[in-house]
Amino acid sequence: MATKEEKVLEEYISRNNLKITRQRRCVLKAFLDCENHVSAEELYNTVTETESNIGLATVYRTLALLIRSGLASEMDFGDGQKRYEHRYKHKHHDHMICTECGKIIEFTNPIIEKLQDEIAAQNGFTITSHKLDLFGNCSDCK
Amino acid sequence: MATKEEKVLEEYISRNNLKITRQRRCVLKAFLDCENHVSAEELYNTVTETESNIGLATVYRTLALLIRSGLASEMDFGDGQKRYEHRYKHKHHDHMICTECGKIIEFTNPIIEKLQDEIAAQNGFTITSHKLDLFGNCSDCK
DNA sequence: GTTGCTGCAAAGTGTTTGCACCCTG
DNA sequence: CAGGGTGCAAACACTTTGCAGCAAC
Repeated sequence: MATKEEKVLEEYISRNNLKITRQRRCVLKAFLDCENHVSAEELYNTVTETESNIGLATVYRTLALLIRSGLASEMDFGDGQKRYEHRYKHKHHDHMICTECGKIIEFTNPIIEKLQDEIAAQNGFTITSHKLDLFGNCSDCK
Repeated sequence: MATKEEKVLEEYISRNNLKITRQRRCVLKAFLDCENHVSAEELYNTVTETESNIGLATVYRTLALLIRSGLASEMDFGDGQKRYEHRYKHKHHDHMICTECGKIIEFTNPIIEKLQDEIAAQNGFTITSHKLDLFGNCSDCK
């Protein structure tokens, strides 16, 4: 059975004269199974659990494809590696990152978003995206 | 004449049994002269304009020292390199980053900060720092 | 069969580290 | 004159790329 995400990917692929491959299916599947905010390395480890001979380069290339097709977006929490987020099922949200245990709590606040728009407008600035990260300690790591 | 920042650094250095060197003075001076949000490479280029034989490693090591002494803080705007901000003279602020020309507009909004604290409290989260970046286009790059 | 895709290894990029010598305190 | 600091080059961690063979359409 094809998930909604598989269809999105397939459509993007056929629209751009690309090809659907076993590896791309695998990476997409693993990406969807993974918790949100995976790193390439983590995703690679997950993928190779079931398909041992997929290269790390393919994971990176497929992640780039997922980004282009709108299924994933790239995040950087400043820990030295990029992390990837599900974009199709999760809508936009901000993050609280526990610097002790790495836990990530997602949240959104419409008032903050509105204030951002106002501030931008006051400065003649047009927002295309934003990110709000709170760093600190979660309730388990006090 | 010693700037306030030089005094802060010297105090940190003597408090920790470290040493003041020509190179550290140079890097600090260049850092203060630079626009805010320099990268290590940019700072290195500025420094070597006047002191040609300073190593890039020294710039990195001195930046780490400036961070420890509270004069600088590390930023990451997702462009693949860390950037460094004046901390002693500038107080905390958020950023609007023009993805076209790279211009950075700084701002703060007390209501947003207050909302952040409330949201964190609701989740049992203790904030130690936060960052809010708005990406888009400035008025010159519409 | 053409053209894109893959795995591998090599190259790249930004940053850190090991080491012998140098300089500050 | 002891111990930290420096420049250099090598090492690092993460990511990207070149290439020859392979597979999808």
